[in-house]
Amino acid sequence: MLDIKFIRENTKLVKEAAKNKNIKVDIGELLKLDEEKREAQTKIDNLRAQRNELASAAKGGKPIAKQIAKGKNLKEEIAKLEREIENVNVKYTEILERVPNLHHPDAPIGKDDNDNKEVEIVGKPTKFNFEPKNHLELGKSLDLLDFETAAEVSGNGFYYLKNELALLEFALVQFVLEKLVKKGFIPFSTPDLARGFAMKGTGYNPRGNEDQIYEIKGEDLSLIATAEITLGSYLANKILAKKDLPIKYVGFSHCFRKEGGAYGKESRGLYRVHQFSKVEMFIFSAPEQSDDLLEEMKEIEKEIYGELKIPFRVLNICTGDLGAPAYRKYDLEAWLPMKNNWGEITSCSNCTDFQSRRLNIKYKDNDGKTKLVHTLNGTAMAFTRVPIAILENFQQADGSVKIPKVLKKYMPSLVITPK
RNA sequence: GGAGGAGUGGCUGAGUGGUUGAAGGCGCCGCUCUCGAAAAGCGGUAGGCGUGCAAGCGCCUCGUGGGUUCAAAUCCCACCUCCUCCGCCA
Repeated sequence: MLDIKFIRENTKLVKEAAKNKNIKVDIGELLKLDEEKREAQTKIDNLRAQRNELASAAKGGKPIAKQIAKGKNLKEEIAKLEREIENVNVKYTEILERVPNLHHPDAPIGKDDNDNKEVEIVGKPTKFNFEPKNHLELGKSLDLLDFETAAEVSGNGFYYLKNELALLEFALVQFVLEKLVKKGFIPFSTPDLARGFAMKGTGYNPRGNEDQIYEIKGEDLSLIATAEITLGSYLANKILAKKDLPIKYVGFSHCFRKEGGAYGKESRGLYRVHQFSKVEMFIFSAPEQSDDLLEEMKEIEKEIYGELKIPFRVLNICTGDLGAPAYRKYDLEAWLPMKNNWGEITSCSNCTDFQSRRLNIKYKDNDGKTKLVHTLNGTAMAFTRVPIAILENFQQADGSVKIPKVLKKYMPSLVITPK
């Protein structure tokens, strides 16, 4: 959420950012409602001031009949105005919550993911001197994946990881947590469900248009789509000390997404599913630190996939593909032989104060004032996309799959062979 | 799930329906003292919104949301969370 005062004072900038982000929102209408709201609020405040004055005049003894009558009258007037302002408020909030964050000047202006800018390529697209299989075929021949049974038990979009692939998930968790803890991140295993305020505060509105979120019937709870929700909300309503910033968290959770209608060749198998495990980074920082920290996150991601020897490229995400909360974003895309193309494996964003405003996370600055922190989030590892990349890129002519050497201490064997 | 108790500022902790936005303590900031520090003393110290060049003024906030009242931290209702005991359980 943006600050209404900021929108008032920087209307042009906000309008332009929304346009660049390809998000339709009527800023003019918002400002009109804002004015109506303030006008009505001033009236109410004045009436309340009268009421307070009356109450303190009557203090100590019994109020006389005239005072009581006046008080009753004021009470009714206030109630009436409050009902009126409520209507305006609903419309106002609805628009305000749709106003997107600004974007970094270096985020390329563009319409959609076609306009994302390739920053660099690390490694080379894998070439095979045999006919490569996709991860579904490998999963079947090596007995690593079972979609059929999962479909019966849980439905379309679910899966069982079996044998070495089940072990691989935990090996990768260990590998990535160990690395991040060494870099000063505090490790978490978070709840997989969160309340409405946490969902909304981080920008995952359960009742939003692009409904991705599973809600628990009859409860103010949803299944989280990412640990960003639980990690970001961990410090909600807190005032942090400047000397403690940046605060770096890394959390493991399961992630749940409806992915309604997301079928097609490109999203087969493990690529797009309703549930997966993920290790997520989350940073709370002072405003002046967040630009550098995003670069740092991107470097950490590069280090992880570099060590796994998975070929990948880095994208600087364009304005139209940033989404509402992100000010700047980098994606890493791994080479996926199934797609014969790159496919997203990580994403890291600087959300500046867009999340912290709603989550109410502040810090006390050197000048004694409390200010909103900046928040950043980034995928350390998603345990669907990475197994795809490993299976498909590291398959051998004999049908076996080699496991990256850096996982040696976490895996019983560095090769998966047919049973 | 059942029975009791409790939620007050950065923390702790008082609070009789009416000078309580809130005592005291701790912490933090400033000053005095000191070569410096500690200790001690003095002073300051919640956030949000509106208005104003500013000083200021007004409104809101005592877990959350409603209600009663001329007036609510204080009374009533619902919900949330925590504590104790019982039950159940990995």
